Formats: sequence, structure tokens, C-alpha cells
Amino acid sequence: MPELPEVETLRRLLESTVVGRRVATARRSALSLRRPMPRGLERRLGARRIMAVRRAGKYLMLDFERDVTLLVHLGMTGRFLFFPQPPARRLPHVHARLTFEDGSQLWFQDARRFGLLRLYATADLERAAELRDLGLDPLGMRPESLYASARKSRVAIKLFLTDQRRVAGVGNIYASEILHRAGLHPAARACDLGTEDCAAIARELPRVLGEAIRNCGTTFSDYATLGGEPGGYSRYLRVYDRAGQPCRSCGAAIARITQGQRSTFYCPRCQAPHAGEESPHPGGPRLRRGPPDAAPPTPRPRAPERARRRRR
DNA sequence: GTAAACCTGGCA
DNA sequence: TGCCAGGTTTAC
Repeated sequence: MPELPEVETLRRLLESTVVGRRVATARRSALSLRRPMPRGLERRLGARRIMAVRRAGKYLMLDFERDVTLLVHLGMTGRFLFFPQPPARRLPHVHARLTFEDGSQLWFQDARRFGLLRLYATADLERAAELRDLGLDPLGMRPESLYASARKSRVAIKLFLTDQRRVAGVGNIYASEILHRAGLHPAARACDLGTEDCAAIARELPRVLGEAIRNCGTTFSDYATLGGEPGGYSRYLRVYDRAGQPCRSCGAAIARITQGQRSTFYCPRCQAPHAGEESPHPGGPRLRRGPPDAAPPTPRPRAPERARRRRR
């Protein structure tokens, strides 16, 4: 489930690995991903050198020389694999393969095919439909910008954070983690948050995402770095996929609810409605001000069922 | 604003 | 055999 930290980790790896390499041949599979594979990929990438690798939200942009950019979204299971030498083995679900002039290869593999590969003229990229409507950058977000955006939305704050038009790059895992650290109930409506609540979110967003980037992201089953290694942040997660286990801050059992057809995990005590504070919406969640505690995360052993699900 | 659809591997 | 995981698009 690649979110901003996983995509940024991959961007850095690609930047140090493939920038400067010139494509000898490019191949694509006949299968469609989220959209059909770009026509003319073989011709448009052939004989071009990769000049830069950029990121916007969960999108990667591989800039090739002479005004061609490959826009990439990893979807759920997309990954890049780099081989210094042409590999002898074959792998399933490989949808694009770049062979560089020195014989090294870069593959794009995506089992579930929710990913996206699309070619643009670099100069036209800012008009790309995928990038045009991306929301605020969570790494440099100003609390007042978040507050101004949140007060216009009536959806639950968890859904607000995962809406790419509002905040670019946060997905299901990190939304739960950020709200736990901010001490906010995931079902609280975005428009009901106060300035302090938004300040807490704006503070925790770069903190959680930054920690995850430093640990090369989170791996449960599919995400992997360029050489196939899993990310290292899974053991620092405080609530995600920990239903029934004790909260690291207060010991209460972590709860799981469904929001927008996705699982949300939270601590009913640390993220409880604020005691003594009236909810503006009777029956709805009330807010709690202040983060549970900023103690450093305690590495946890991987849950047995997840260990079984991990591929490598 | 809400929910189905897309897709495959893992698991009960 | 059928359910579940979830990022995004699409339809309602």
C-alpha cells in the first residue's frame, strides 16, 4: 500500500540508481493497468536518458531528455525492480521493462494492476489530470491552510486526510497513525475541528511521514524497495492493524472501524471524545484536544498473521 | 456524500 | 469456494 513515504523512498532510490542512464530498449506488456499502457512507449523512451525523478503526492515522475515524462502511480501493488545485470529469472506481472545501454534493467511489476503508467510531454505535465487537483503537501503544511480546507468539508477527518484533493500523499495506514498522535477521533467531521486540532495534525503529518521515510516506508505484503527489500516502519506503527492490542500510550485496546469501505484503527481512550466538551452534533463523536504523548515508538514484533502474509 | 468496480494473492 | 485487502475512478 504505497503512500507518500514509500513513494519518496522509491524516488530517492531511483534517483541514485537510474538517473543518467540511457534507455537502449523499452518493452511493455499487452495488459492494461488502471488505464491502457501508453502507446508508443517503446519508441518514445528509446535512446533517451533519464534526467530526474520527481514526486507529487503518491505519483512518481521520471523525466527523460527531450521533453518526455513517464508518470507512474504504484496503485496497491506496483513496484520497481532494478537489475544491474539482465536477470536470468522471469517474474510474473511485469508490465514494463527498460533496458539501459550498460545492460542494466528497470522493471515495473504490478500484480493487481491498480497502478498507472502514462507518458506526457514534460512541458505539459502541470496540466496532467492526475496532478492538477492534488491537494496540500503534507510535508510542508501550514496549520492555517489545513484549517481553511478542513472547515469546508463535512466528511470525517480520516476520509479528509486520505482524499488526495485535500492532502496529497496520505493513505489508509498513515491517516490512522497521524490521527492517533494528534489525539483526534477519526470520525470527527473535518469542519468541526478547531485551530488547535488542525495544528496538531499539521505537526504530526511531517513527523510521522518523516519517520516512515527514514525507515524506508511500511511493508505489509506488497510494497518493496528497488532491490525487493521490505520497508522498516511496520514495527513502529501505533494503531494500524493492531485491533485488540494495547495502545502504546495508555494500554486501552485498539479499536477497528470501517470508514469509506476501508479499515480505520484508533485508540478509544487517547482519541476519545473530549470529556466534558459538548459535541456540536448529538450522537456524533466529540473531539479531544492534545496528543496522547510523544514518547518515542517502541519497536514491536510483527504480528504473526502479517508475518505469514509477507512475501519476503 | 456514498458505494461499486477494478484486480490478484493469501487465507479460512 | 469465497472473502478480504485498498487507491482511484466512476456512477448514482
